[in-house]
Amino acid sequence: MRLGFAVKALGREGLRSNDARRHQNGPHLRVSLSYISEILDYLNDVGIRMYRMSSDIAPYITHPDLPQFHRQIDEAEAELEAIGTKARMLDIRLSMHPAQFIVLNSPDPALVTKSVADLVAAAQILDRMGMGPDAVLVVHVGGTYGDHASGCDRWVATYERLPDSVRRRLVLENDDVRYSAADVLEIHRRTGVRLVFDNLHFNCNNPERQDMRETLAQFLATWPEDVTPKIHFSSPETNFRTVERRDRKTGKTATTTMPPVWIGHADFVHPFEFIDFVRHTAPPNRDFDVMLEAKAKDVALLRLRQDIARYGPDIAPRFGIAVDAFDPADDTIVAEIGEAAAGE
DNA sequence: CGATGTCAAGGAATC
DNA sequence: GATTCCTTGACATCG
Repeated sequence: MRLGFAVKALGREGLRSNDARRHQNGPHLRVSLSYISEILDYLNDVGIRMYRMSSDIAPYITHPDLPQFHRQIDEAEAELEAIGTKARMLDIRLSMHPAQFIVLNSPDPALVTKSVADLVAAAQILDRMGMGPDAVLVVHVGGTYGDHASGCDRWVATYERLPDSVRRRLVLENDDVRYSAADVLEIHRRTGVRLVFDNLHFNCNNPERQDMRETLAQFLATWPEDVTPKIHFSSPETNFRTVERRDRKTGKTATTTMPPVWIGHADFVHPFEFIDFVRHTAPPNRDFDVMLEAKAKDVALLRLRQDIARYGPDIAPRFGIAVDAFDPADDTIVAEIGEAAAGE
């Protein structure tokens, strides 16, 4: 089982995730791919075998007013093939998670058309890289527009019209406020789309009171036997927040402690929560990969790996982590980050 | 150089 | 119908 992280690598200085220049300055997919190539080298150096690419690596690739950008996938054909070969050589699983603007269940047909065009481009990038079926495009169902059920219906209707290139890559994730695990399971039954389980979203949004272990098993079962499923895992942010608030009776303002915002992602993954999840919620007989969604990104992954070695020696083998990998003196990565921050 | 404004894009709550 | 938040970083411009 692999541990992965999303987009921005923090553990080594100078790594960028995409060419984010404004259109006036001619950003290009080829530049983004050169950045990813450097990230892959870093991932290999630290033994990370799963990575979510930025969804913005091909700048303005479908922008209606900037047609000069629309040819970049063709222009980067050789670079795409090379980066795909490199990822496979290093055994790094890749994925993408298109932004919130991709809405397949919108009541606005024009927006659906634009969204599909973006997904076609993303699928084409992975295809040109030559990636296998485990390189997926993760999306959410979309908006509710006041009516949940019709929102699901529209998603299914759009799915049925998707080109095969997108259908082969598209997977659906339960979200934190709108479409629950039960909702996406129902969409799976109607479409066959593979599902990505998100533990934090499940805990935030489970009005059907489904059992987590059963739900996870159902999600994993949506993947074919020969493709390793993936899930998202994160811990809730527990930042201590205070706000200025006016007292209704006295009219005076005072500093008030606020409850945590549970849908936020914590900087790191809580080790005991993760280990408990793998021990007691995950099926022992079906492996899956874990995309960590922590603000500290790869640094959180490296920290979790140490924590698994130290506190979860029984589950460590499932992740290929040597039990003796834990070294109490080895806080190198975190220390480097601290020094970099202090030096600036 | 540091501070501030801006970026293609949606959804939803609030007023 | 318009405004603001969500959330996100980093580019780009300004002083």
